[in-house]
Amino acid sequence: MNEKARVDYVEKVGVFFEQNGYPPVAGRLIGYLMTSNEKGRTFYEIHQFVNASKSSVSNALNKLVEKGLVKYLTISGDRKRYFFLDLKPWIGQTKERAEFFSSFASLVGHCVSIRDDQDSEFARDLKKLEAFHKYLAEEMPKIIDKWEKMHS
Amino acid sequence: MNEKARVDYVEKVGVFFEQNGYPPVAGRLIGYLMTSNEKGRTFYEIHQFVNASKSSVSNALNKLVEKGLVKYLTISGDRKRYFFLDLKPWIGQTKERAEFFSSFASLVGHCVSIRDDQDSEFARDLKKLEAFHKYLAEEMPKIIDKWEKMHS
DNA sequence: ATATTAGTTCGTTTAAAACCGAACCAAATA
DNA sequence: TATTTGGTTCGGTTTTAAACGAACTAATAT
Repeated sequence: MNEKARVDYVEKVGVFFEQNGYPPVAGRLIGYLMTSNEKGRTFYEIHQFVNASKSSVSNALNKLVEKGLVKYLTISGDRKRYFFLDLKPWIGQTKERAEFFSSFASLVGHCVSIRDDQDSEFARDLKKLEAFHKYLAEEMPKIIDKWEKMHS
Repeated sequence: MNEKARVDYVEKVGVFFEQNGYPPVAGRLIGYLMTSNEKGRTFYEIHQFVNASKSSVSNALNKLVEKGLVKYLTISGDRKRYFFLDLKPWIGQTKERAEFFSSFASLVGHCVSIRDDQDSEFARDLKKLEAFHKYLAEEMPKIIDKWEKMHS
């Protein structure tokens, strides 16, 4: 992999994750680890590459470790930790995100329940919206399960 | 609907939307309109209820109108606009959000393509991740279409 | 013409997120 | 014991988002 390609790519990943609610350095950090391998990168390498302060790297890294997206391996007699992405949880994470649909469904359902009108067009649309999200909350895990079965 | 229930509910919606990336007043505004009907609420009513400045309301409201989530009707000989939620786009919006999967898939695909190793475990995991998101990008619209067919 | 009213625009304040550097800790080394 | 190294913690600064208020526009009403 040529270095220019890596730098460009990491920046791309940074933007993508930034748009999806991650802080910029976390996004770049992920990008950098994506272009690396399972042997991992040291704190210093990351710090240098993403060009951020040690504290920023430390914080971003720890948050990602907490979330389970980043893991590290150690080598006895070597103080360094070798950080790498754990790609497995990404799939489960998506399944969890499907619970958004179910909580939105109950939010809408709650709304319907406190309304006086149950038969106005608006109330009907609310019920439909609730039903739609309930449906998604059911279907999403199903298709994910289906995929998991196909790839195991 | 009793007023306490409405106030509480609006706050709940506010929190939900805030957690999903909306500014607080926008969330409350949505909540207020959810507890209203298709006849709409005036700017002044919204302004009073969400207890925010006119400018905040104006900005939040206009953004939601741009996104198509809020519409308004007018009455000739009446300067006021009557704002209400349009619940129809919510469904389509979800379909659009499914495109997240496809763009993430290509981001990962791009990563695979610039890597030197194509057969390491990590590279294989990347490919799997890409495949998974491609799969979702295909399946999501399908299940949404299925629902749309069932409810039309 | 004057006054209201519905809503917008603009410049400022407030508050929160992101980041930084310096001081620090703890393990390993010399 | 003194030094280096890998990483954390803390306080402060910068940046960005959110909200505000006051001044403004444009339409209606008096």
